[in-house]
Amino acid sequence: MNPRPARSRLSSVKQPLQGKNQAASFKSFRKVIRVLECFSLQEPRLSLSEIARRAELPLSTAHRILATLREARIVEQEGDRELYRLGLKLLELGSMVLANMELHREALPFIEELARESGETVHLGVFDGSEVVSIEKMDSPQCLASQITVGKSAPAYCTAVGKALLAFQPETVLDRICKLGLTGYTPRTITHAARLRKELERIRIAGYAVDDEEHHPGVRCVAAPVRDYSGKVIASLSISGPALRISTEAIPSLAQRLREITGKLSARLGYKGEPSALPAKSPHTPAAPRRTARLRTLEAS
Amino acid sequence: MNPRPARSRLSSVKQPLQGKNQAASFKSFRKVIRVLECFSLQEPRLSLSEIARRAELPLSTAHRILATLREARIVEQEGDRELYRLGLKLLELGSMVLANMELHREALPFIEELARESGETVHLGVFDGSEVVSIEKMDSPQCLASQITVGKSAPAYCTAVGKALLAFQPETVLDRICKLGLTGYTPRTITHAARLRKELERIRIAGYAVDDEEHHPGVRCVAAPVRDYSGKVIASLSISGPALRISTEAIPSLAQRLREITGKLSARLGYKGEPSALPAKSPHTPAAPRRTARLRTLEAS
DNA sequence: AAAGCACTTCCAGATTATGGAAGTATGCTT
DNA sequence: AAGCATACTTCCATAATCTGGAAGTGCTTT
Repeated sequence: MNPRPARSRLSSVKQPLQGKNQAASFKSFRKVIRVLECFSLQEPRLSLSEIARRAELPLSTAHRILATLREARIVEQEGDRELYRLGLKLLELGSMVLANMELHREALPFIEELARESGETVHLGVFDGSEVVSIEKMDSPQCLASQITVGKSAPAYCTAVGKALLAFQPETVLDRICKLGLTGYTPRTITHAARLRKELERIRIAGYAVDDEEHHPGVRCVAAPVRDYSGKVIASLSISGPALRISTEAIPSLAQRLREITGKLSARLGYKGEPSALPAKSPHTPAAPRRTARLRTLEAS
Repeated sequence: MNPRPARSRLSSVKQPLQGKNQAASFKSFRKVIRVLECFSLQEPRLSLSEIARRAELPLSTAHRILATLREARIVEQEGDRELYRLGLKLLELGSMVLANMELHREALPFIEELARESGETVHLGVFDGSEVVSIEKMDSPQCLASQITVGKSAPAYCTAVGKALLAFQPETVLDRICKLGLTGYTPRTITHAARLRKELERIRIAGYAVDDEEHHPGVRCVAAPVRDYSGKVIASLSISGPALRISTEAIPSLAQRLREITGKLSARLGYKGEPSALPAKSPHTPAAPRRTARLRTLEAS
């Protein structure tokens, strides 16, 4: 009747942080997520039965979830018996994420500058724990900030944006990614943990990362890290284009230009000093509250 | 023991459509929505207690919901005891909405053209049933498609984008909006249903809508409707700027230019004929499946 | 006209969510 | 430095919600 008399004591055995343990219940919500994850760029419109099949839910359950989501405008349905698609409510929520991102606001002019002068595509990416998420993309010629790939994520270990971020993550993060396995997307993808570590070391020294057809055949990218007021690498900026246009010889000068720009951007985000400490081995960042206070001061000025 | 022996019969008393009646259960999910709706452009970062207070949920419930949302990356939390903010997952989902919108893709070049030649801000809006949602915004000078207001919604009855859409909605929609009440944002806002109806009639005849400081003081906008292959008005395009720059005399020529552009855009969306039938009084659109088939054909070509 | 298909609704049962209260961590005040 | 205040986190018995098989509805095909 009392299986765990000292549960509370047990948790104070202190695993320093280790994430909000024990998978925060709310099981019904997980089904909702499964439903939302059925939708993709390739298949934006799905029928009820498709969704039920993909999410591995009984038809009636899927139907109930979709009805609720539709009520909240999170999914939409043309007619009464048509296909479902993601709704405008998500656009509203999603663009709030961007609008409130200081990084995004500050980076836009720099992205534009790079896109114009390089004539290639420029990406701004952040690291979400295991993948890179592109939060802005701009193509040069038309200056049409086509939103097509914003929000899309890609593996960190085989893209320039990703490697520039990964090189400055704590060791634990790298371990986790290696453990998940390094899939080979092209013949040049780095698929050995040891080689990846060496590559990241090289990136830390050089201050920029190169993706030499490691993710998409025929596409080369160069990227450099962006730092915030505390010196932490929070994003990276890349130039990418066809290997035919971005020759191996051109890379050093592109990298140089990228480093100039990311330097300016980092400065605008409050970065003053030197590269600062390399990432701590332990995942918890000490003295976090102090930082918040500092950020507020910066914002107020 | 059998309180409703003929419930199924009851629903066939046929209210033509009237929406998937009886609020699709899943009550726990509604709490999730309440939590998400606490976040706004003005207050993007909230503490647990703030959220609990705003969503009117007990602390422990709010905490559980946030833990689940964080697990799904729908909200994020800097440190372990810091403020919550909306997460990258929402960006991913939100940008999928845009990427899959044929309208958005086709409209971008026209928006850019308008922004450049007018030197003012251009908006593309759609109607979500009661409000207009801006799905693209572009400012002219910097050509920085700043995402700040994309996804944001505004009232339909006092903006140019909104009125251009409202003028072509079924009567029932207009009734609903009038019943909700026409709030006055500025001294010029149209707050009487009768006057609004007259204005919409004028818009249908002229083919464009004007917002003469009706939503924001000192801001004038002109908008024209965009039609799809079936002739249905699905969006509207507007130019807006300070009343000082957009004089009353300039409006006819701006409107003319807008109508040219929306004409071209509508054509790209498959619109061939004349303004087509005015919206039917009844909300159900006949022969919907036929349309889907036609759309598929268009996409294949 | 009958069968097939896809979606919708129902309902008793069982899992899940609930929230008050107790526990813990952090910061502030005396 | 101790004590108090604040804010977050966890627990658990109970109540309520969610579940999913099955039956119902409506449209299309044979």
